[in-house]
Amino acid sequence: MAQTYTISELSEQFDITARTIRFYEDQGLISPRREGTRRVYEERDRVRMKLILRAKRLGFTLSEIRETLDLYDSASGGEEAQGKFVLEVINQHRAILLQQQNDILDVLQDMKNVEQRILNKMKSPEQKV
Amino acid sequence: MAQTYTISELSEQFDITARTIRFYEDQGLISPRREGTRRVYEERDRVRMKLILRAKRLGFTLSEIRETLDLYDSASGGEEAQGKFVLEVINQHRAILLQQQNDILDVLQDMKNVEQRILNKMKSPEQKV
DNA sequence: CATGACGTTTACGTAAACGTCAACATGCCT
DNA sequence: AGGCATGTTGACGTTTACGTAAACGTCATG
Repeated sequence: MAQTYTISELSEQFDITARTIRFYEDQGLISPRREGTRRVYEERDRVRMKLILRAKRLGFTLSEIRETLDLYDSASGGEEAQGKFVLEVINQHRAILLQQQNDILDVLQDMKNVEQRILNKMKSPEQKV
Repeated sequence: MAQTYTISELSEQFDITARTIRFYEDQGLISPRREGTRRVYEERDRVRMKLILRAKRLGFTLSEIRETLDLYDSASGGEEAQGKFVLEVINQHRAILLQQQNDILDVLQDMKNVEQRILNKMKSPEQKV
């Protein structure tokens, strides 16, 4: 066990280019082990990539993602004093996500309306209202 | 009635700069009436701005937003033949939004976990596992 | 051993989404 | 008439998130 992956395996899995993965490393988002100069990705790296791409799909910038992952890691670690601060940040992020949930529901509803207008028009095309 | 707004009123309402609004106009996202050289925004422009910003919060690019708004408008208009096409596009967009809904739920769950770890650590700080 | 396939760094290019002047017009207040 | 707020159009600058090439190392395989 102890599955590992090459950069091209990982890029294939997530359907991104190797360039992108290296770029994320430059930006401090992931830091895979090295075997000589080659990058070796382990399961935890893969999980991290999944988190990164998820956050990206939600519109967060790479630096926001990096900061957040670092912060959550530090909370997982031992930075005792920062506990309250991390909780605050989490709540800020939660607010953004809830806002997005609402936005999505609104847009879905708009789409339903447009869809209905189209379907109606296809049934009875001569309606000029 | 027939409320109208200046560019600065609108920028204030939506908490964006006038520059941004003019830029959106350059990109064909809104086209307010002119009174002389001054831009005059009416209610429908305001609604459109709201749609634009909502889509932006969901991570869509300006050109995607422009295309989509144009498309929905055309469906509202009379481009009969494109009906089926518009319905397809709507379904593609819907798939993206549903993906985002899942992403949000996943992230919210992750945040809950981190939160719990912090709270536990604050209760009993000496646990080294 | 040479020839891919795969990996590496370095560097420059680019599209998107504005910010930031500059330089000017226009309305209205005193 | 003077002055100030508010508006306008360029034009150039900036950041983000990579793409794209150049130039080279390394390993397996015919």
